[in-house]
Amino acid sequence: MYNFNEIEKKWQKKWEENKAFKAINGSSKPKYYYLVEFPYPSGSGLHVGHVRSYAAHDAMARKKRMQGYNVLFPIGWDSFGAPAEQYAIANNIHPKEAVQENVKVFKTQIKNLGISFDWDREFATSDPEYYKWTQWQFQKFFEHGMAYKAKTLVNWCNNCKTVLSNEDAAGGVCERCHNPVNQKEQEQWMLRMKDYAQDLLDGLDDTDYSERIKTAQIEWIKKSVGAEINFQLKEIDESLKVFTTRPDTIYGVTFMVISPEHPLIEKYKSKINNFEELVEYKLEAQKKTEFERTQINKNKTGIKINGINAINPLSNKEIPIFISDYVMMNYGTGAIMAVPAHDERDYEFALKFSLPIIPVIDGGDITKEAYIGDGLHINSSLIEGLNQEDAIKTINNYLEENKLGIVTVNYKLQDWVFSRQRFWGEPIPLIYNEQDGWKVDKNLPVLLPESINYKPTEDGKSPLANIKEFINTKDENGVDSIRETDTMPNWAGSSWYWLRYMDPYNDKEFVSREALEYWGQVDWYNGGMEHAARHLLYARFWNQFLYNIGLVPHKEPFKKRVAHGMILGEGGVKMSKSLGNVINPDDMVNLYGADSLRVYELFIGDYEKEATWNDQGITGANRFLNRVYRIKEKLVNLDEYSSNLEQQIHQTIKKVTDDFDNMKYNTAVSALMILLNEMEKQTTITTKDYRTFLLLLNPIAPHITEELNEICNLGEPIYKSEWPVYEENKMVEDVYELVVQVNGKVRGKTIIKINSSKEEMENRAKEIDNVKRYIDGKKIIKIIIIPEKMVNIVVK
RNA sequence: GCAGGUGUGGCGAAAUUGGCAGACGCACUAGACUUAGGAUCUAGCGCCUUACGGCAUGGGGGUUCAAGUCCCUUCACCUGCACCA
Repeated sequence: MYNFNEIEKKWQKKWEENKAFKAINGSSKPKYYYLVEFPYPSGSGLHVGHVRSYAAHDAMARKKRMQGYNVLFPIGWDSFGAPAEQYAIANNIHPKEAVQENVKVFKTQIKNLGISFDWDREFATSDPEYYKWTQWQFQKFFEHGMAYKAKTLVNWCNNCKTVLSNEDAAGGVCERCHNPVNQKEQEQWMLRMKDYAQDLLDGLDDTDYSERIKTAQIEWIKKSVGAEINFQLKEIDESLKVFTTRPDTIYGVTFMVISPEHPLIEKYKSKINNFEELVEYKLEAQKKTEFERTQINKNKTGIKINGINAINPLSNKEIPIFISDYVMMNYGTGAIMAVPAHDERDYEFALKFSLPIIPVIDGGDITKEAYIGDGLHINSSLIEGLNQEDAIKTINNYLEENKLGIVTVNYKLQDWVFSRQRFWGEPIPLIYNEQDGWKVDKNLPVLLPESINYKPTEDGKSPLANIKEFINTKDENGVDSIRETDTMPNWAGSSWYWLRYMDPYNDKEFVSREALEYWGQVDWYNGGMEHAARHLLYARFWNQFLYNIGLVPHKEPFKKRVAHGMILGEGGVKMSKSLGNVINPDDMVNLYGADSLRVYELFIGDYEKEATWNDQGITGANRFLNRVYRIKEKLVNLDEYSSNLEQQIHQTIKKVTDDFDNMKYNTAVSALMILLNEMEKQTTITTKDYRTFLLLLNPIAPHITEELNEICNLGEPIYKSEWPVYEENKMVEDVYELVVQVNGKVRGKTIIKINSSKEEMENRAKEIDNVKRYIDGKKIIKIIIIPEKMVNIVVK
């Protein structure tokens, strides 16, 4: 077995000393920017899943460099946020030290894999030199009116003692600790992401993201086209605004439902006879977790508001108003017109409270269920007899002409809750005084205090709120002011990091214009599916904002985005400490070498699909590399391809080149195995055969290939060499195997010259003994001839 | 429920887009070399059949000279979203 340990260390050192993978700003070569998601330096170290995506991009990056590109392939650390903080709390050290410790481990692990990152551009989001610019960009949001403080109902994790964004509380559980999330009213800094909903949808057309990623984004933004309709309140000079996608069902409205938090209740407290009851219901609803509110949705609850009624603007009928937790304050207007005959939820509610159900669309049986299909309208004077499409148009026109409502769109996407009550994040760089209100602190960075109690507090405030030296400050005019004590979410640092890689040590600007112009967009971004709806949305939003205020030259940050499939533990389940099925990449590197691990993880299957780890699989990869090593015994010094191999070598160059560009690493490896099998059948192989083989294998197994190239004196180090090219005319043989079928079944094969005429093909086919057996004495109905492929004789 | 995806040997998977199903690898079987082998090499390896041959890409149907690939239908699983008005 070859000594991979020694070889790998040797080449890693050599690449580093020679800065073999340094990207050059402003180089005249064509540029290419590969990005992999930078890791959270958590305490558990690198995962074999990281290895898969790093190795995949590394293979493309190495190939691209050999093809003459100036490749930017950077790495850094997403070091703010919960993972580092929790590790710090568990080990009773400062998060800053925890980050340093963990980065050291990650860095060693990644270096041991021989990934061709440009280490000269490394940074961590918790470096003050970096977060200074994160804070600076936040101030741009603030200065452009895109950041505001508001008291809203937010997701609250009682375990982490912090607010969570909708994205972090997906499914009603906390992203970090998986405990159920409650609702809580709190003052928060928000970013106006909802304003960008349409741009975020439209921008997808200018990107090449895989379908499932686009779908995830579209689902999250979730646009609905409909109308806002005003329902006049009876004997009150105010109307209740609802959003609906089905204005055509308005004649079927028999009641209205508003969210328990709807401001109307407080506003008309004096007119409501059962105000206390409503408040009680609201408090009960808030105590429920999101999980309880959504999962146990069969059983509708609610309370009628006594004292306020609404008037249907079309039928002028008086209708009751209810509060219920099935209507959310943060979607639409927080109020709905209920049409029980044609909406499942309203139907259930109507049954529970014995409310009338009036069908307005023909079809279905409303004694059994709400009918949600299309049909002609009934009981609907203005739109009687119309189908859905026409009815919506007619009603919308009527509403707009009579100023009863407007046609509008609504998005599920909300503004981004940007405050966290945690220590380990970028301090929000704003100060407050009576005179000016909130304003930016011009003195950046606003540093986190060095030594404090950073554990979360019980009162829902950031730990920073306890530090007088931090809170009390003066503004630029010397006026006493106080600091904001909330910090940013850990998505902040990752919302612009790809820009900083272009110009990582700039202390004058967040990134220079020249660097932005030179590197442009990220050409290809790889990451996990878990970030398809969150990180990717935040990052695109952030970039679009920077674009709109003229700070970056491209509206969309990433041209192409692909998501890797997860690597599962044996048995096809997620790797986890509790199951004890975690594979540590270090162990694999020690046992089989980095090259074997890389070959195995890329050979395991489709890059975008999940794959199950198999211990025996990696031994196969290792066996392959050992054979590559051993075959050098057959070398003869000759600078041309062996005649027996030439054609196949050209085919393999094409196959491997194409496959790398399409992320089909498994078939690329397979093609190289096939070529190796062929080389092993020869008594000798030439130095040119071997060098080409090593060049092709290098992007996947960089160490062993460099070593063999050197010890066999085949030429320049591979990292300085050019990618091999194939010649089209040398890929084809002058003969091929003709397949002969009778009635669609293969009955014989024969070797025949290429460019044989159809007559020759047919004649040769009929000469085959086994074919004769099937056609003799039968009537030939038809003969199908596919040139260079096959003959099919149809007989009866 | 909605959206996206996937179903091919004992296992991971290929299949130039309608043209030899199972490349390549793992596991397995037999043999060789060995004091030894979790090393290496040779051969075999979808299922049924002694064989000729037949049957096979989740199931059923269709189009076609020809279907894993196209159409209809049905089942199963995975992922995301989900009281979104």
